[in-house]
Amino acid sequence: MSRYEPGQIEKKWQSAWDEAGVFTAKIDPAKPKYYVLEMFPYPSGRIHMGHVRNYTMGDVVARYKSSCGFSVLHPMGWDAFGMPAENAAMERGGHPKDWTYGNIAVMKDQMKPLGLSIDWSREFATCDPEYYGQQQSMFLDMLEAGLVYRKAAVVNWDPVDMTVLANEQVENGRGWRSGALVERKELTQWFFKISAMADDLLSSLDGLENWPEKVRLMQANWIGKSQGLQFAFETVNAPEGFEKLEVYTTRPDTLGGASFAGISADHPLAKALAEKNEAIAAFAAECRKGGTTAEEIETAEKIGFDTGLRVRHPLDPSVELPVWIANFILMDYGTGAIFGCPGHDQRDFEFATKYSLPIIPVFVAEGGVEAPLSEPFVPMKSERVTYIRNVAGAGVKTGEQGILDAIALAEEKGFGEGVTKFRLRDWGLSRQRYWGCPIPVVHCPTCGVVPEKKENLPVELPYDVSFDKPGNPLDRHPTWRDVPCPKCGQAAKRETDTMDTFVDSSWYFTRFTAPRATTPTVMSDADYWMNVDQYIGGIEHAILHLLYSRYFARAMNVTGHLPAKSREPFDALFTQGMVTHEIYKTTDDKGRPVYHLPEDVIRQDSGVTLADGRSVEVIPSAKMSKSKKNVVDPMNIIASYGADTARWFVMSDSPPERDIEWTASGADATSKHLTRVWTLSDRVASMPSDYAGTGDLELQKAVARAVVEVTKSIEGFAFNKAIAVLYGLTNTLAKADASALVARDGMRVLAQLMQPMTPHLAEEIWAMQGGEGLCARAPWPKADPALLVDDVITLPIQINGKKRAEISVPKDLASSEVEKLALAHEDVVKFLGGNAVKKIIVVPGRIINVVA
RNA sequence: GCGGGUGUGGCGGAAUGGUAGACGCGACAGACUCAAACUCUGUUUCCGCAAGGAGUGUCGGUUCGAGUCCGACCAUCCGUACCA
Repeated sequence: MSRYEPGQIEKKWQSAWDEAGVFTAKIDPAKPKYYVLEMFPYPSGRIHMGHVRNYTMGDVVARYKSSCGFSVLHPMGWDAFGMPAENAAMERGGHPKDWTYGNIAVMKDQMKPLGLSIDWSREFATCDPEYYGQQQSMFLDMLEAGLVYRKAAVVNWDPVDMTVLANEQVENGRGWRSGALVERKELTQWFFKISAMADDLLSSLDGLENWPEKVRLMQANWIGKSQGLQFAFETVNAPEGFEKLEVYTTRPDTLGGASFAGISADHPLAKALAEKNEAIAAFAAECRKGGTTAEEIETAEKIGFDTGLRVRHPLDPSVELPVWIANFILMDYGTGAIFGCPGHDQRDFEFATKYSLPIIPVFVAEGGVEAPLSEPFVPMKSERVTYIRNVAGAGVKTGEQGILDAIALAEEKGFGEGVTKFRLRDWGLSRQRYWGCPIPVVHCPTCGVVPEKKENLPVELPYDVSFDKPGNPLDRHPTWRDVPCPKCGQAAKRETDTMDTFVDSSWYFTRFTAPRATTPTVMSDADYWMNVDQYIGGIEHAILHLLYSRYFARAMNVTGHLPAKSREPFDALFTQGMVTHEIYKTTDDKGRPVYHLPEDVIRQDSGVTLADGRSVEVIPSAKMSKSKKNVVDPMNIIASYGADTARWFVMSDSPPERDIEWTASGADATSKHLTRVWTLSDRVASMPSDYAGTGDLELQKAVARAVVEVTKSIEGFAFNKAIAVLYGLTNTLAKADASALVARDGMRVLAQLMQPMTPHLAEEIWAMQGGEGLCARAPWPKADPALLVDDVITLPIQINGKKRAEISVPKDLASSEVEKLALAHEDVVKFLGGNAVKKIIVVPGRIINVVA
């Protein structure tokens, strides 16, 4: 008597797939192609359940599409540059390169047993010189195309990681990795001109119909388009060179209610004043210091400083407004200067109240009358209001119209113009770090910034570096740093900054189409494989990675590395949920929290304890994280149950976009089910071939229905529903009294339908039931339409909307006949209790509703 | 604040405006067993002995019919934030 032994069969079939080269992606002009990609992992050293879920989803899609006759590209690589490698080197010694490649080897070993249908021949790591050399080549192309530039900028400086961070990498004023409070520092940096494409990146979101609405919305908010008026105040007593003060507003219709002008502490005018006035300098310093945590910003008081300067109101030069420096005005949005209209802006209202500035209403609720305001009146722009002090005509109109009128007036009078502004700013890519892609330029005292020659690429990272001092080891590596100028040949210095790792991940998906090419991409390969038909990854990348990738695809099109159709590189996006687990906590004798692994706690009715009986606090589920120890190691699951169980479990029960709670009992139950399937297959295989059962047609119909439903569910990313159908089909097969041939056919279909989820078990069953070749290569089953229709259907009968009975009728029976049968039904007669029937609704094939 | 999502049994969750709770977990009962585990069979929304009644966060509306559509509210989660 044999048994289901995943440990043996999984190895066996993985070798069989490898030998047959089933997953090697090949350009086949005769087939439609399908490119499925899961966001590639950072090689942290161990895979976790989230990886298993992510890659299994992609694998289900890849295997399904392959069965459907597509030429599938399903590659894998490593997002291998980044700070953890350097941090590890600093903390524990060793070299980032060794650490990274070591981790890659370990993680690959952990992924292999999952039986993923990945074309490993295309694998690369972003820290491979062959990869980042091509990235440098593209950087030079982008430089030439004017898509990259240098400028001095105030940057977010992470004092712990000793590097610059992008705005997006600052969370609540703290570095997203180090958690350190971010400082402001002025440095000359490289920037990608992403803001030049802001409008395109925004409007193209509309075309991404197979992206989650949520992601498109988050990107739209991030790009932050606004339309408004930019105009100049004439200053009265300002220093030389500041005769005008440019301000930007999205509410020019409230200009009539202006009671002050405000500038940022970083505004050039504020800086000029600070040079001569110590009080202003001190105030500006105070503003810059301001708190950076979420709480501090929320509760931060609005503070201001009256500069004593005044500006003339553009509509009435006799009116002069005071100029204040205020802590809530940002230098890098708009012009760094505003006018304040306290009547219709919460922030300006608070400020005006604090400093006793006039509060002048511009409009009132439609039909209302002017009255003193105790709070600002801020209706929706689409709402109609009565203008009482409008710059462009009084009367009732929407805010939107008022704004348009005000812009028109400003343009007519020549003091301002309508402009569109974006919140999105250029992408600073310089990092003062070693473990990243070197920026391939040389600084020459004579020629300035000189691009490295392409034939000298890659500019490879030197291996002989040390991390015993803070800062960038490239800065203190003379033989690497000191080079002749590529242009004039005299002594020069390499750029020692490396690129933000988001650059690496912004084009890796194009590189998979020709991973060994000596150019960044090969047009013919890119043209065949691009775009990514289905991209799968975490919602945490909704803004940064996806926006940068969209930008890069455009830039690669401009520089001739991608076809125009790939300007939007991801046709469909799916964001999967996390795998979560409860957290088990105790405290040590000093009151500090101590966390425990799930396998170290014992669950009893009385509560949760450790082995020694100490009771454990249970904290509700959260994303699995090493520091909280609420992790389940996939390797343990695979070792004890096999990969198919792990794969089936992470796909079952919950919709894939939702978080799932890992439960040991769930994994156990999954394993039992797969054993049942195996045992069933064993039983069917050993049936005498001439056995004739009585339930053949019934079983064939059930199989046909399952084919339709599983297909539909996989197409719709409803893997949990596909699995529910497969449970049902297994139960039906187990109970059916069918002929040996029909039962074996049914088992083979079950194997094929399970193949995307549990590929090893599927091959085993396929082989047991005499399937030809590999299950992975068998074409996806099709349902015979004749088996999908029933001659007799069961219809529920409702009386006043409540179900009271059901009847079986021939499929094509006329509605009038159905009505008669329904009204004659004994339960219907009973419930009607002699009441007259007012109306009867027959929805063919669905339901009958009797209204009494 | 603003934007978005989600609320269905003990639990995860199903349900083109048409039989609410598919499927799974757990629980309970039975069979097998000397016994236990495994396995198999059955029951399992709630109240009720039953007939029957109630029921998808709350309140209202549209409809022959609402978990599903509309309005208001409550709860909860996520994103985002001094953006002029």
